[in-house]
Amino acid sequence: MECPKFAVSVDLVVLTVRDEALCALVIRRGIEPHRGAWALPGGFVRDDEGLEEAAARELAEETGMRPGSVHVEQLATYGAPGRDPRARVVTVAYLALAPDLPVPAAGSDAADAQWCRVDSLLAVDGVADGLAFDHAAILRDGVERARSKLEYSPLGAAFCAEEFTVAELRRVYEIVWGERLDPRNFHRKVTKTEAFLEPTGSTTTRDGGRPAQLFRRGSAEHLHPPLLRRTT
Amino acid sequence: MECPKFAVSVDLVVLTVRDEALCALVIRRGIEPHRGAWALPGGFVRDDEGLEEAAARELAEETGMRPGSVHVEQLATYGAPGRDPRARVVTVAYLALAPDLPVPAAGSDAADAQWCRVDSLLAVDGVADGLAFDHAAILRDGVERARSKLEYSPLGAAFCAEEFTVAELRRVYEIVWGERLDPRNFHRKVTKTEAFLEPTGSTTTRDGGRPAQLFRRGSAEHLHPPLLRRTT
DNA sequence: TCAAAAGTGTTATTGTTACACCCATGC
DNA sequence: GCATGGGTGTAACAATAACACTTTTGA
Repeated sequence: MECPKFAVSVDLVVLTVRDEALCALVIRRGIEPHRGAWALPGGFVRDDEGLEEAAARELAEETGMRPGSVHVEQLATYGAPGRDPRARVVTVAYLALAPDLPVPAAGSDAADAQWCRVDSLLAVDGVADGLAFDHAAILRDGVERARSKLEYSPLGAAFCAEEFTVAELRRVYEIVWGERLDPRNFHRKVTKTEAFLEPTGSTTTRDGGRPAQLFRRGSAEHLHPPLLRRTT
Repeated sequence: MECPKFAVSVDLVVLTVRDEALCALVIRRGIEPHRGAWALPGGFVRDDEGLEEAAARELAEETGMRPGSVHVEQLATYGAPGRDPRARVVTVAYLALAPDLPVPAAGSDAADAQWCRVDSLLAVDGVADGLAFDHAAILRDGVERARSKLEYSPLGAAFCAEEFTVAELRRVYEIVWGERLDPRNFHRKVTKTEAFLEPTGSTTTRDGGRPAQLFRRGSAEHLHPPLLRRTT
């Protein structure tokens, strides 16, 4: 078959909420190009594996996360001719939403992996060098996708531990959207929406005050009606 | 750089509304594999061109459409190892929404291009052979994306001619969603939504009855609040 | 007892739905 | 005149927003 052949990689926008901020997983590059700069975790797709499979493998290899506890979906594909100075590389970006987990493994070509606030990573005149390649644009798209996802899907819960309170879920929304939400109305909305939350029956006082009910993610895939943010 | 190299193609889900049905552009394959079967228009990405650029080129080459009159956006990327029997091919699918135009050019490796109802193309036990490769899945995703787009964006107008009436726009919604809409409420909704429609000042009687105002697409990118369908 | 957070009630406002009704044209 | 679709009015209903208030814990 006569046609150009390109290297194909997957890159991961792994987001979590920690320290009252939306954070992305970034890796200090150990090799050229952009050696020493931060980059999104990722790697080349192998000959015999699918794209989703490659994304799951990279997530496990570079971050030690098990696919079970993390939501992963395809984000978009980036393939501008000059985006990698070495060669033509087309990268399929995946978006992962994870609870606030430690980052156990920093393996392979990643000298160092850590969570970093997305507002720092995307600051126009950031103190840091900025992200390698076109990863800033990919991260921006991933963050925007995550923001919309909270409106129309119950995936905010993907940022929470397995069992969580309504207040914890609300903090996720507030941090991801950068917008205050009324605790009372939010509570009503999410508890009344069919299959959004599944009560565990137990309670916790870890957030202080009166004991709060604990929930698990429900089976709903979509939110009807959606939970719209003000700012758009 | 040591890594596997893949062929990268773009495929196009080009949708339009005609004859009271949602239709997709399909091409009769002139070469193996799947010779004689219907397929989505597409082709390999060249060495020096971007993905979006390749999609625009294929759209022009295989259908004669000018990018100006058609909305094009990236849909998703498909790269399962066995999806093309010849070789590993990763394809970046694009979604195009077009008004009901004739299909002038059928060039290159396309023996024949034509509009075909998506309900026929996606029928579980279709009379036809079905679509080549994994194009049925791609088309399904494209149709679902188009359906959501109508809810949250003013892109329904991309299916209409440059100047159109509210009733024509409503028919687009009804056909794409497969759902009846109240003409009075629809009219109020779209005319009251800021920057959705831009009045031209002229009227037409081409739909019969009292003359209807003609509109152009407005500058809005999103719909607030959205125009939600019942069926989800 | 007090602070803090959970959770309920209530009202005003906004948006949607359903449908009665009038308007302006072609025939 | 009459059929056809365009477009407005309006009342019932649903969802949201704002906020007073009660509940249940830890300190």
